[in-house]
Amino acid sequence: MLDDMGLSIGQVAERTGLSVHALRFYEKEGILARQVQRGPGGRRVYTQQDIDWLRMCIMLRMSGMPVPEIRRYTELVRQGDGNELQRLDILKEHQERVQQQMVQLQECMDLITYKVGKYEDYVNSIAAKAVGQ
Amino acid sequence: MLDDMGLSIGQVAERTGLSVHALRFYEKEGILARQVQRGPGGRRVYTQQDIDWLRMCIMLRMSGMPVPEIRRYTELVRQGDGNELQRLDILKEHQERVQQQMVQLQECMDLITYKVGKYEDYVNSIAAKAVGQ
DNA sequence: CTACGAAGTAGAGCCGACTCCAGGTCAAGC
DNA sequence: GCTTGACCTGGAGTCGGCTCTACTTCGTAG
Repeated sequence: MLDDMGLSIGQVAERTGLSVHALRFYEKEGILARQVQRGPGGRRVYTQQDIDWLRMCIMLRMSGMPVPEIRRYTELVRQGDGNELQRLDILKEHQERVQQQMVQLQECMDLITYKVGKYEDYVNSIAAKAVGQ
Repeated sequence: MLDDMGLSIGQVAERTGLSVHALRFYEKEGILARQVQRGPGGRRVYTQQDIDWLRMCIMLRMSGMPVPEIRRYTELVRQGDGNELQRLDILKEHQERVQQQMVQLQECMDLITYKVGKYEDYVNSIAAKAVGQ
């Protein structure tokens, strides 16, 4: 184990649910807010902050934000103060998309639930007939 | 225009929002409940039923059901009566997944909304300072 | 009779997001 | 000193879901 706050890539993979492959991939794609530190032998050493950032990125990905847009956001954060409006824009736009996604998903859910109901009724009616015989 | 109930692939594309490419692809993948009829010159002729079925498939796709699973479901429907329990299983399983997806999406939404709120506060406080000067 | 547009087929290509591979370093344990 | 296991790099491969290409065939309009 690395000293105190430092985590290896394997440990981060465990804690975030990402694969080590994905972690290296994300780094190469520039979606880590701070340059990942390196320990002896060139090994990556992650801090808790890195994990927190990754967890947010995971949320963004899960909700469908494409990697390039996460990179744009990350770059703004890396640049530091002064571009908060731009960051806000990205987030709001994404929020909008997620909202739409949820509405769509709800529509799908309604249809599926309707169909499940119909099939359940049907299956039950068949079962009832079988008992009645 | 084809007679009465028959629609060309182009018309179906318009009405469903799928591309003609996608329509042919779906057919090749076996996710049309009934064999699409052919008109003169071997052209596809869709009925309202085909469109209704397609609309359901679109819902299933939108909610993340993979094409092979839609095919399985379609095959059951094509086989006709007697396999309703299997159809129900597929639908219920998918319903479960959609439910989880919605929960996840809501979690993402909460985080994003939280961040948007924080950035809005910050941006407003900066604006207020500027006015105050 | 020529051109156009919409259709047909088979099969190649593309994109995003990983995932895997080959080949190498290094530290620890036997 | 040899194996093992976790890590490193660059680059190739995969997978799903279309999308596009190339070329052909129709039917109608000019």
